[in-house]
Amino acid sequence: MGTKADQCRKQILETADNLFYQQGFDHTSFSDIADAVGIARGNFYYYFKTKDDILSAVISKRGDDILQMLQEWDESIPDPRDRLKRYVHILIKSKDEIEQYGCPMGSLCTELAKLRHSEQDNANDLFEIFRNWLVEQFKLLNHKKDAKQLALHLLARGQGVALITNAYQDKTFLRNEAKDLEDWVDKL
Amino acid sequence: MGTKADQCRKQILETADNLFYQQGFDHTSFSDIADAVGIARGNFYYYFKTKDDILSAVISKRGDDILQMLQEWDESIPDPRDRLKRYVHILIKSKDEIEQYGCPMGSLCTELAKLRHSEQDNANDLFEIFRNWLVEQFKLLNHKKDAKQLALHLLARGQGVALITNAYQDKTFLRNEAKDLEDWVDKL
DNA sequence: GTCTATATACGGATAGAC
DNA sequence: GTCTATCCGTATATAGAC
Repeated sequence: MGTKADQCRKQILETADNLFYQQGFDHTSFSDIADAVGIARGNFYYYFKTKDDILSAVISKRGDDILQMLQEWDESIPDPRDRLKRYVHILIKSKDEIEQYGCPMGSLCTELAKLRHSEQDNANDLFEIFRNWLVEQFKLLNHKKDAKQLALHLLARGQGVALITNAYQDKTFLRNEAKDLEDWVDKL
Repeated sequence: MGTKADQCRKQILETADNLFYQQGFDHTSFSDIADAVGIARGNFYYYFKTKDDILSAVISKRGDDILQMLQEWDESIPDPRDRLKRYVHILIKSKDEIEQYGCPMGSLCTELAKLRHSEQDNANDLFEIFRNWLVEQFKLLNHKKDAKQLALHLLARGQGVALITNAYQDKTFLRNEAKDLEDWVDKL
């Protein structure tokens, strides 16, 4: 799959992914993507028939990226507690992007909910990927019964921090909360 | 100020406020608002010159509404701890709207950040109103030094719960987290 | 103050030459 | 596969009759 067309398609996806994150889905036009990639608007439809097709592909790509990341964590981090800490550490690692654009998953789900978009459920499945993985880690830490609840709690905490950090454009709060969450994981 | 024009202006604001909440600012057109109010598109510009003017007015209105609500709480609830619980109780009281549309403040700030809209700072000031009030309550509970941090924490928790509830379209999590937050307030 | 008609721009989508 | 040209719908915004 290393043909020129596949490369171009991949580049469109990558660019659309970034622009949807930075500008929002609805606010990003074909022109924006085409200009950023460096192709003509018309040529666009050779790769994607509709705008919703691009969104669908971007969401799939994000899902693949997340799954791959979690698999790498599973392989390289043996202790489930350390895995949870690695998850919390996303906040620190992505602090600059979060400050500017918030969480890619959270902001997309929020937007698609308002648009009542047909891809809303698929976007929410990105949350599900994380949640299912978190549930596994909590179960390994002998939290069989409240694993689901704990996973949602951790998801929500991260979303809250990302949203406030984005709104206030200030990273100090993010650092404090990341530390709080690490302590929370330690005390489990 | 009970003239017919003032009434109409007020009705436009109310309608725009709701539609911006339910559909998002960018996705809501003049036609949407005009149709909902029952006036012609053209007549719209008699009241507001640009779409940004409406947004600005809606944000101001929301600020006034919040201030009035907090003042009522101050007058009717003597204990700062009870006031904090009343704040947490917003989640329960607004659970249906949150499930469908998320938090009005949070989702607006998220959208305006992506649009890089000039009203972004004014929207964030709505958060500030709540935060300043929360800071006061924490100080009254002898949390002088970490009042600001605690206020941001509570804000973020609420935002996280609202976002996840909206994404999952499920209120069970909201109920659990609201209870957790009440306990958290109790333990301060 | 309220309406209709319209100017203007932009976005998604298509047709067809090369 | 890539381009230019273009259709069509919709959005903001304006002009002007009533």
